[in-house]
Parts: sequence; C-alpha cells; structure tokens
Amino acid sequence: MATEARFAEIAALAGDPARAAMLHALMDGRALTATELARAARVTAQTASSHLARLTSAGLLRVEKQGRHRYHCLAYSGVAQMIESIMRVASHLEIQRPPPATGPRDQALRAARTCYDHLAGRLGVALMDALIRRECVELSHDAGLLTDRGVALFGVMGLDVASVTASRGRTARVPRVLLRPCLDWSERRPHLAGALGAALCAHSFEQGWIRRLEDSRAVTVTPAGWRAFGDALGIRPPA
Amino acid sequence: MATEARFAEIAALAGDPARAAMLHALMDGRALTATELARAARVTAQTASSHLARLTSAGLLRVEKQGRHRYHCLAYSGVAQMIESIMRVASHLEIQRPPPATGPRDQALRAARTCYDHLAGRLGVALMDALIRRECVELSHDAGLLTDRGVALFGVMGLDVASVTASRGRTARVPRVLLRPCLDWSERRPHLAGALGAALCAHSFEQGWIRRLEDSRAVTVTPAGWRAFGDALGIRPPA
DNA sequence: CCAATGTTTCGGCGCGCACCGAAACATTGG
DNA sequence: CCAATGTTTCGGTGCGCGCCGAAACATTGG
Repeated sequence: MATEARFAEIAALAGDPARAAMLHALMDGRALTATELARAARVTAQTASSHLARLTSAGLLRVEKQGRHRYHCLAYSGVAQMIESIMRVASHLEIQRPPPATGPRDQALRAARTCYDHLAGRLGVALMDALIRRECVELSHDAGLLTDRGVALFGVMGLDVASVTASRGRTARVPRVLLRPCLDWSERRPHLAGALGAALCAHSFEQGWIRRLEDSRAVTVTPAGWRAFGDALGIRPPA
Repeated sequence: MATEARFAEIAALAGDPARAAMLHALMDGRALTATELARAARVTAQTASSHLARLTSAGLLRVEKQGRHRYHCLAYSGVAQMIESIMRVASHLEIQRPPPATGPRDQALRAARTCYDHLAGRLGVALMDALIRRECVELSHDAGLLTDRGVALFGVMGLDVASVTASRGRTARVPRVLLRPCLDWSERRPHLAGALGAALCAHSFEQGWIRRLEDSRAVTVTPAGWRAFGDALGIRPPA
C-alpha cells in the first residue's frame, strides 16, 4: 500500500526537530526566507537549505523566488491543519501548570498570535468565548456553526458574512457552517478557525485592530482594536 | 519552547514505516495484540514490542492486558484525527489514476471500511452524498451540520439523534452540529465523521447492516443493510 | 564588472536507532 | 508442575541521515 509509505515519509519529515521548528515558524501563514528559517531552527544555512529542499519536494512547502531571496511558506491549509493536529496531540495532558512563561517573547505569543490564518492565544480564546456567550456561534467538539445573531454581529463589526460565503459559491441562508474550533495549545481551549476565523483575522488586520510584532507570530491589539472588540463583544484589555 | 520538541517527538514516532503501519492498522478503532501488529508491520515480535513500548509511553497508544495477550489501541480520538490529517496530506495530489487496485483485499477496503469509529470507502462517500442530496446535512470544507430533515431521516432509520446529542449534554434543537467531513483517502471525497458518523456506524453494526471482514478494516454490507440504505437513502449495491 | 549577500552543492564525520537472534519472563491449559 | 504460547529484555550490527566547513552558484547594488 503506497499510501502508507507516503504517510511515514510525511510524518518523518515533520519529525525532525529542525524541520519541526521551521514548520512551526511558518504556522503564522507568512512566507519566510531560508536564512530566517535557519535561524528559527538554530541550524546553519546549508543544513536549512537541505531541509527546505526536502520539505518542498515532498509538497509540504511552496517556494517563491524573489530576487536573491527565496520565500518559503506552507503549501496549502491542509498542511497547517496537519501541524495543528500533531500539536494538539503533543500538548495533550502535559502536566505542567502553570505554563513556565519563558520571557516576554513567549508572553506575547500566549497573549495573542496568529495560527496560520486565524487568531489564537488568550485573545483568540476570548473572542470564541464571547461569541458563544452571545449565542453567535454554536460549537461541538469538532465542528461549529454561525447563527443568525452571529451574522448580524459580524455585520456590525463591518465584516460581511455573505462575502465569506460567496467565495464558496453558496446562497445566503442561516445558520451557516463557516467555522471550526481549533484547540489552542497555550490556552487548551478552542478558538475560532475555518473560513470565518480567517476572515475575522484578515479583517482585524485591515481595520488596524491588531498589528504583527517583529519576527514573531505574536500580535498586539491596538487601542482601536480594544474599542472594536469591546463594543461588539465586551472584551476588555487585561488589567 | 518545550511543545516544539514534543511535536517533533510525536511526528517522528509516526514517521517510522513500521510504526506507521501499526498506527494504520489501529485506525479501525479495534484493539490488536502485539503479534498481530508485528505482522501488520512486517517485523519480528521483538521489534514490534519495542515500537509499541515507545508509542505507548508517548501516549499515542493505550494498552490493556488480558491474560497472556496485550491489546493495544489508539489512546484517544485525537490520535486518530492526527493520523487522518497526515494521511490527507500524504494522499494529496498523487497523480495516480486510476488507483492500482492491488488485489481483493485492497478492493474490499476501497469498497467499505471503518475509519476509527465511522464509515469510509465508497460506501461512506455514498452515504455522505445521499445525505447532502436530500438536504439532510450541510457541509463546508471543514465542518458540517445536521438539518431538521436529517434528524427526521435518521429517526426513520432507527437512530435517535437526541440520544447522540444527549451524551454531550445539550437540549434538542435543530440544526445541530454533530458531524464533520473526513476526507476519504481512497475516494478523495468527504465522508461522514464526528459524533453522528460514529453513531451511524455503531448503529449499522448493531442492526446487522454491515459486518466486519476477518483481520481487516474492511466491512461488507449485508442484504438487510442494502435494504436499509436503499429505503432510507436510495443507495444501491454496485452492479 | 566587482564586491556583498543569499542560497545550494559537495564531502565527510558521527550519532541514533531500526533490526534481528537468543534468551528471559509471563500466563495459560493440561 | 510442565510444555506451549505471547511478550519483553539484552546485545550487537549496520545503515540512514542530520550536521557542518568549504566552495560553488545566483542575484543585486554600486
């Protein structure tokens, strides 16, 4: 059975510490250069190059050459979902509490970050909690739906759910299946993923509600962002 | 960051061909003995024992000793979902058509099989197709919901959706989020997974609609099964 | 055209581990 | 208690591959 061999090949690729660090670094959905990825994985450029070549030829990464740089990113969302699912198993029942909080960099990541194309960390979980409390979304263990109240609320926030739906060629009707829960590795609770999660994240960047920190998946919420999240969902900045 | 090391550890465990074969064999949700798994992985019992010890201590497998046998199974559904997601990447865009069809064993697997706790293969995909065509379920790329028509139809089939819901502590209200799509590796199209998928699979076994083949994840549909699937969903046996 | 920078190729070292044979250990049935 | 069967432990071999230094190749700016 050839699929089994391919399975082992893919998993083995993700199973090397250096490559795992690279994949992890690419989980924010951005494209990074070989040198940046080498630094993330703490290996030399040569070693990184070899790893990247293997990851690319296996179809896990996509590369775009631009001048003397080569930008690498995850080939498609399925790869990100695979990484998520492995991460979920990896962080399952680690008996460490409270999390060690290793420096300001890690603190920022735990507060708010991107997870491929959507928001995670305390911010992401808070958004999900607020959406559920207000009956805007309904959640099960591995799926979720958006209620008509949710459609209205996102409209107030300036996010047209119909346009998210439209790209998937469907007529407007509620409730809609546009989301899925994604277990947050730092909070151990679900945050908002799927088409709606991606749309909310993109919209938040566009509106200037959140901004990326340098060289990190971490994001900060701007004053305008706290206003928006506060008005719509009652989310306040931490004391 | 300790989670990254754990990530690599988990992925590396899945990345060995022998261990991958074992995990694959356990994807039908049953518990298998060390010897059976050794045979599935085509290694000696000693080698298998070592692999199983590592998989177990890493928390991927759970073992139950019963006499001189030791039954191994996936530790929890998260592991199965991880395996699924890797399999999905592994079988993504393989340019082989039509699939080689290596022997009757493989044929049976492609026709109908269990995928951890739900149904897959041509049967699984046909069920999903029929449910969508009859507007019993609504599907997006990574989530799905059950409509009120769906609740009624499952009722006709003798499956009380409320009881599936009840175990998750929710009041009856439709539509419900009880399902998720799971991309079938042999058909490359989604079949029914999630709580509802598991319930339908279990119900089908109980009613004698399907039966497991010896030593395989493959299942066959009984005459009573074809009647039930035909009456409720218009699914006919292949010519 | 040349120096600077980013990236890949080549060659060689060394560790880790998958594998098996042999033997010990565990459990059951007679 | 003994033989049969299932499983694990131990010891040793060999291959794969992750790693880096050095050098080649590619691209840009001056």
